[in-house]
Amino acid sequence: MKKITINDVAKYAGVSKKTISRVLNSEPNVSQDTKTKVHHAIKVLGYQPNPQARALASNQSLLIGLLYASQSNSFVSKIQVGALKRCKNDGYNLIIYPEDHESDLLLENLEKGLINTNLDGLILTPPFSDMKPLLSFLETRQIPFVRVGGDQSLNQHPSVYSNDKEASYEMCRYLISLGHQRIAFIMGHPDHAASKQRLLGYQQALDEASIKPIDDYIQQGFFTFESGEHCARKLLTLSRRPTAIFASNDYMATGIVKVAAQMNLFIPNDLTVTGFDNAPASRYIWPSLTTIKQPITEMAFEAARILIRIIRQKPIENPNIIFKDELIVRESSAPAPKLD
Amino acid sequence: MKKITINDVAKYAGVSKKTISRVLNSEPNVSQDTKTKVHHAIKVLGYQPNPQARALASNQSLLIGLLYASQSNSFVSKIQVGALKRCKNDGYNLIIYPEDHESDLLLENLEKGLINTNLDGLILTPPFSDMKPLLSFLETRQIPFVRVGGDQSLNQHPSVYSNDKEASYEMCRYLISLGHQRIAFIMGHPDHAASKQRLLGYQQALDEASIKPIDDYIQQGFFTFESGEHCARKLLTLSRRPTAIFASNDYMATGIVKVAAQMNLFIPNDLTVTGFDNAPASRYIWPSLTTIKQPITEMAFEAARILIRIIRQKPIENPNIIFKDELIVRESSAPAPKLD
DNA sequence: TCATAAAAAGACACCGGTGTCAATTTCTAA
DNA sequence: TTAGAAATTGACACCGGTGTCTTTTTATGA
Repeated sequence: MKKITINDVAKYAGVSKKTISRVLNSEPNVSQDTKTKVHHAIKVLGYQPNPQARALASNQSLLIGLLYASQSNSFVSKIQVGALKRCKNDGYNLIIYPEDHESDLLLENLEKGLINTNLDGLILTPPFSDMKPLLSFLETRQIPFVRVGGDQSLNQHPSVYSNDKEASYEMCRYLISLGHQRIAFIMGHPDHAASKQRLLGYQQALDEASIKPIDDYIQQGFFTFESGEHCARKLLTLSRRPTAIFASNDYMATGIVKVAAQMNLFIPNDLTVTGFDNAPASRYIWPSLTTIKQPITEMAFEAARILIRIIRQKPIENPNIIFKDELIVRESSAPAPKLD
Repeated sequence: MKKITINDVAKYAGVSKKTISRVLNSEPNVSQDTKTKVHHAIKVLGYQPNPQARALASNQSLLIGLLYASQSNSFVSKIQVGALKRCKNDGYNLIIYPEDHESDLLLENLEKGLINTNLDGLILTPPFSDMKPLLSFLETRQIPFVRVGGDQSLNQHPSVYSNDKEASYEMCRYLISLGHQRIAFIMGHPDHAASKQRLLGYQQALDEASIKPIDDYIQQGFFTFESGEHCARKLLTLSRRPTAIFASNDYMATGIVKVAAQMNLFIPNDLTVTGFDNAPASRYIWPSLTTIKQPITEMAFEAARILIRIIRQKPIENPNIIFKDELIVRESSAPAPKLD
């Protein structure tokens, strides 16, 4: 299965390669007749011009740089900094593909983008890390890739994880150690594999502490602020109100904080609220959130390292690396209030 | 001033180009003697291998893709989505350069990165948009670039702005319309040109409303949460306490919200707080922040459009486009309380 | 109908490196 | 001293396109 080149197209269409080039670049002086022939040949053979050859011949890279301050602390920025640090070291550059993960055209877009860039490899972040159709697409295309985060059961592919379940477990242990018994949990978006892991950690901790699970204490959220608000309203109007709510991410936790304030519940004295992810907002809101910090930059760095080894066909010692999350205690958690 | 190629180096060193290639890729079977000669020649001539030629010959792009969910609403993500939307359309790809803007090695890093990528152009975001040494570096290197945001007095270079001064002015008009007379202002980081513009808008609005400026009401912040806290403490302990505080960005505004809560001041009834930037946190905190939204994605899109025209040497109609910011009123602002 | 111009298509070198294989030089051992 | 092996170096094709110039075909007008 060799790559189709301009020569193949020329041969198929029965014209010179320069004519193909003319059609490709919509230069003048090509008859409608030949244009049609060429387009047909391109379609039949599935020809995609090689961007590197083009760059060399035309003295244009077709690359535009985007310079921005690395100090930003958003997820996107962190993962880029980490991955790039390693790539630079090995002479690689990072091309970005922000894509709508809910779009039906995803695979199609990607196909266009990846192929006409001649990528050496790809780093996947959630929720792309868990999209099986995408993974098999990359496999058949033989594009090397590494997953960051996501579903650990997909570990037949090289992946870098942080241990969501364990971190969630630890958070709950911490809450229990503060004396909480009525601990509610807000689940994350079902598309993200992490959601399930975080739930499992919660359940295990409660189970080990012999706290009977209560169905009403587990609510389905979607990682958004609004879903956090919604679940919080449900939880805080229960007759047997929880004394602590652990949300699967910080955005939802901030939603709880808002609802609590509206209900005149004082955090952390009346209610403990904790989140996950150490989002920027978790530091900025008041009270600041107790949360879990994932080593995002480090994970991306490691992912890039593995990917480069795969590209170079060097052996990789351990294709599934698990990083440890960290519990960050801030103002939103306190010992459980005495219940009547 | 032609580009130095491998042939030049070969000629200078008096060996074949294949030998240069051997040294470059540290292949075996090169005598120490020739190695030295070649390294010397490379140094003298300032030779940098052409990545596109290399890619074509070795069938490797040296490019790694990073796939991530475009839904993220951080600044970094927004600007990337906007720029890329345009670039894709014209067959360009986006390579990212997250750099530490406070590093002394910035220019050096950039030189390495940009040259060995053969970039066609560069998009600058704040605070890089305002770094004169960087701008002149790019000019002498003849790398086309477009500035996004930043100092409008640097408009001899193609730039895309949003009107910080006007937006700031509008925010203050809004506060005045709510009956506020004691309006304090927290300045942004002095490295960012926007900081000055935002201050000017504040001053103009107060001036037009014949509100006497008070020195103590203007504090120097640094765009960080902590600096917001610090300034808020100063402002809220003044004997003649302001009834509204306008912070130059949302992070500082969230700092104010925290301090206010600690001082048992109820927002917005006792104190109006407003920010700037429409950062994610501005929606998530309680009360949510009245702020200014900049059309970041649109600006980046336009910047890419201009850049591509420059690269293609097409005329650009207007090399300095100004976008309009938008006032977003949320929960943190209310009519001024009656003063005794 | 034919000279001439305009349009269309092709030939071929070239972009700047790498891969293959042959040629040359150096080293080793008889 | 010299054959033979090993190390070093070079010649040249090639990667897959584009640019320049030439040739061929088609259209135009006298």
